Order: sequence, then C-alpha cells, then structure tokens
Amino acid sequence: MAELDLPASEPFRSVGFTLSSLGYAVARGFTGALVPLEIEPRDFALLRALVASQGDSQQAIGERLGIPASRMVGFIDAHEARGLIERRQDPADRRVHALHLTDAGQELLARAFTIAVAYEQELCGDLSSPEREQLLELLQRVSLQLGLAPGLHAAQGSDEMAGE
Amino acid sequence: MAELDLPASEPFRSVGFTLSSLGYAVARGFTGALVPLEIEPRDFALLRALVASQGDSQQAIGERLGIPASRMVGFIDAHEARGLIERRQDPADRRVHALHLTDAGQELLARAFTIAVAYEQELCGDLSSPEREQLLELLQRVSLQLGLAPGLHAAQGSDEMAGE
DNA sequence: TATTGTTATACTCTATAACTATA
DNA sequence: TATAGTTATAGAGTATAACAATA
Repeated sequence: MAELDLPASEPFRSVGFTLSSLGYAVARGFTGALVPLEIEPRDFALLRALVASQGDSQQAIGERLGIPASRMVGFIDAHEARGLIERRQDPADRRVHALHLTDAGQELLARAFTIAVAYEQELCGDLSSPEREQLLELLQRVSLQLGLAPGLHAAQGSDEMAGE
Repeated sequence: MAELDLPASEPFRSVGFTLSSLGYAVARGFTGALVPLEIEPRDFALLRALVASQGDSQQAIGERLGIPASRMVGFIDAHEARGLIERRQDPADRRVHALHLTDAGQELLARAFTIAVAYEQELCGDLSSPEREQLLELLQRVSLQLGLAPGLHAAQGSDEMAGE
C-alpha cells in the first residue's frame, strides 16, 4: 500500500496488510497451541476476566468482553458444565448470577498461561530483548493512531485471537 | 505473556496479544474505509488476484485465494452481477470459465488502491520513514518464526482483513 | 474415469426480540 | 416500569457432498 508502483499484483509491503495477515496467523497459532487444553482464546479471555472481577454479574462480565447478554448464557453454560465456572445467587438481588472461577478453572487458567508464555517466546524467538521492546513500542504507536485503547482486549465473536 | 508477575488480570504487554488485537482492528478499519466503494477486503483481494492472472479458471483463482470451489460460484456471481468480472468460455475446454476483469472492475480496483494507500498513511502517520521500515522488518521476522510465507495473503472466509 | 463448475443440504455462529422472574 | 437472565427464532456464512456437462 505504500509504494504503488505495481499495477495491482505482487504482495506489496504495507504495515496494514502485514499486521492484518500476521494478526490472523498469530491468533490461529494460539488457537492451535490451546487445543490440548480443549479451550479457545475466547475461553482464555473469559477465565482471565473472571480472575479480575470475581463475583461480578454475568452481564457485567459480558459487557466488559463485548459479548451480548443472550450469548453469555450458553457461553457460561458450557464452562459451568465443565466445572470451570460457578454461578452463585446474589442474596441481595435474586435476579443476579455472580460468576466465580472454581479451583479447576483456576488450574486450567494457570496452564493456559504457561502455554501463552511459551507461545510468546516462540513468536519472539528471533528477536533480542531490546528489539522486542521496540516492536511493542512501534505497535503501540500504530494502535494509538487507530484510536485503540492500549492493551484492551475482548472475547468477541469475530475471531480476534481466535482462528475460526 | 512476557512478564508473568500478574496472577492473571491486567492487560499484559505481549507481542502475540498485541499483534492479534491490532491485526483485527486494522482489518476492521480497512473494511470501514472500503464501505464507500461497497466492497470488502475479500473483494479487493479477488480483484487483485484477477489482475495477476487474467484468464485463469475459476477454480485456479479460488485455490490461490484459499476459497473452495463451491464458494467461488456465488462469490463470482456477485461480482459478475455488478459488472466487475466476466466469465468467458474457454474454446479448448468448455468446462472452464476463464475469469477476466471488466473495465469497471479495473476502475473500482484503482479506487480501492487509492483508499488502501490512504489507510496505510493514516496507520503510519505517527511513524518516521525509517521507523516504518524497521517495523516492517521486525514484523517480517516474527512472520518467519510463524512459518508464514512473507507477503502471502488470501481472501479467506474467516476474516483476515475483513471485520465481520 | 477424472475434472469444472454448480447445486443442495446441513451445520455453526450470531443477533434480535420476546419472555420470566425479580426489583 | 426497569433490569438480569433466559429462550426462540431467524439470518448469515460456510463446508460437504451429490450432480451435470465435458474431457
């Protein structure tokens, strides 16, 4: 997209193009790395969100992750069926389901973290520590150009760290 | 994913995480930038592929883009209905539909390129020219770690430069 | 018998809106 | 009247496999 010498064919060198395809590949790779745990990146994001806010309501968590209320139902159902998450009645407001990680959920999350760390090391295997820092810094500046909150994430449907 | 001091909450600084979310945001942004042309990134990819190989068969193009034959039918139908692409009978093998860009298709592609260039400039607005080069170089090295052919792209279904 | 393009079918994922029980 | 969670329904997108014409 930068040097528009070509009529319209060869894979041009552009930041937008590269980030888009690389981001997709990274998400797909991470999805693959999580397969042994039988979870996907979206599940990882959910478990992480739960650690940050144990006891919050189903809809509050959903809002933070950008997941509509109706979709949260089945999403939480699946994790509860696996014994990773617990719905607890709020005694003050019986409409509310407060979400909590079970011990099994915390253990699985820990294992997912181990995988995430290993994957990060694999990705950056060719970079020195300062190079990695600089890459992060440059990416950060592109993020700001896009108006992205630095470091925000979600377990949205449309992929994002999920390769499906 | 790099510094695993946190139990599992704050948005950590990791190349994998950043690339995944940024890539998604870039794709979504590019999708938005193309809206005035009433095309999506996958259409842009198709038109580009056609320039590179005018006259190739429908399935050959599909294979290059990673699109199964059955999906190509409706995909090409839509573009033919808009007058952007033409199916021509191959006199030698009457099963084959050779695909060609129409004049309208070439004009639309040119306009899409203009948008892509503008989007690239917007993304890199905060970067100096050497910084941009270095970013591309670092991304390239991460791509190689992932075993990605440098500069390969597709018009796959599962998003990739498409925000849906 | 294999291949190009097509169609039919079924499946996954998702959003929208209606519904319930509480407040 | 509003809200948390649920359910029902319908829509988009896709893959799989069967099919017709041609080789």
